[in-house]
Amino acid sequence: MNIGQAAEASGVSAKMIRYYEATGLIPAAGRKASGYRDYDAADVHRLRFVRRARDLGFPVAVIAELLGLWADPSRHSADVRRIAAGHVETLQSRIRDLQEMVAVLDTLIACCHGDTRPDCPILTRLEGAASAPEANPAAR
Amino acid sequence: MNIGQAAEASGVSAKMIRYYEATGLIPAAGRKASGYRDYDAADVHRLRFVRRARDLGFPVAVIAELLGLWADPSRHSADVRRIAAGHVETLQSRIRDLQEMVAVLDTLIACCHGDTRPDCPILTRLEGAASAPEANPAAR
DNA sequence: CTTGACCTTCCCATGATGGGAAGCCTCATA
DNA sequence: TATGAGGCTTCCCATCATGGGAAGGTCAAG
Repeated sequence: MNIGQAAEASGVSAKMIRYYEATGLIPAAGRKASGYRDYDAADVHRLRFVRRARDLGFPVAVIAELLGLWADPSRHSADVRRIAAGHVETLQSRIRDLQEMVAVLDTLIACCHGDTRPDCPILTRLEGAASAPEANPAAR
Repeated sequence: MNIGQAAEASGVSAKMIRYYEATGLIPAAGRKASGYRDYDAADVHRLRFVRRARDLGFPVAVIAELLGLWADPSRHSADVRRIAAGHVETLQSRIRDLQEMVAVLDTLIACCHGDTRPDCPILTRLEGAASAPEANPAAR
């Protein structure tokens, strides 16, 4: 199976398959006499694994660990679980950061006239106001 | 004021100050006879603006727009508001993606024994199971 | 005048992905 | 059999924002 078909079958682009090979995430594929890489069903299976792990946000370095455990029949599910839990922590931390940004921005946006006047609490905040202006219903 | 002091005062690293100058986000700083960049309070003020915008997750390209509006006394707050709202959309989209990952992972983790046995729904899922195994209280 | 802290530019690396060029391989069709 | 299309190869470059580090110039204090 050529790289294009492996890409199609696994959902990993040919570019990325070569990249994963170059970085050692997956073993180097066999070569045909022509020099073309040659893939079999097991290779595609592994690529699909990588693809799904990427879809869940695992960084490639962590996927390498997961692949190791996957291949190890004497693995402990606790190890897999720990890796996944650590990743969830990372994701939740990122979510919190983003939510904090949204919270600040939402407050500012709510306070912005959004008309043709130049004054705008968003710019005021960026300029240096420590916190969002308190809700001030008495619009001037 | 040297770049180090400007960095200290603005919270933007000297490295990033040079980078912002090189990419045109901020105007080129004046130079002293020695060739050292020279900053004044207005420069630091602008750098702080950039810093705060970065802290709110705005990409540099968008900060360029914000700086333009900030400098324009005839700006319309509606324009600032629109930019901020667009950014919030972006952030919320990212949050949704991350939350979806967390939701899937949480389900899988909850189903994983987390002991010394090798079988693990996390790996099963990565291997290709379409969805997380339904809660199966009858643990074998 | 020396020393240490600071500045300059330039190059490289990150992480995961894509774009594109130059050149070889393969297969089908005229 | 020749030719063309499309797939494959490697290699380089770009992204986005950030940091590290080297080689060399500058400044201020002792």
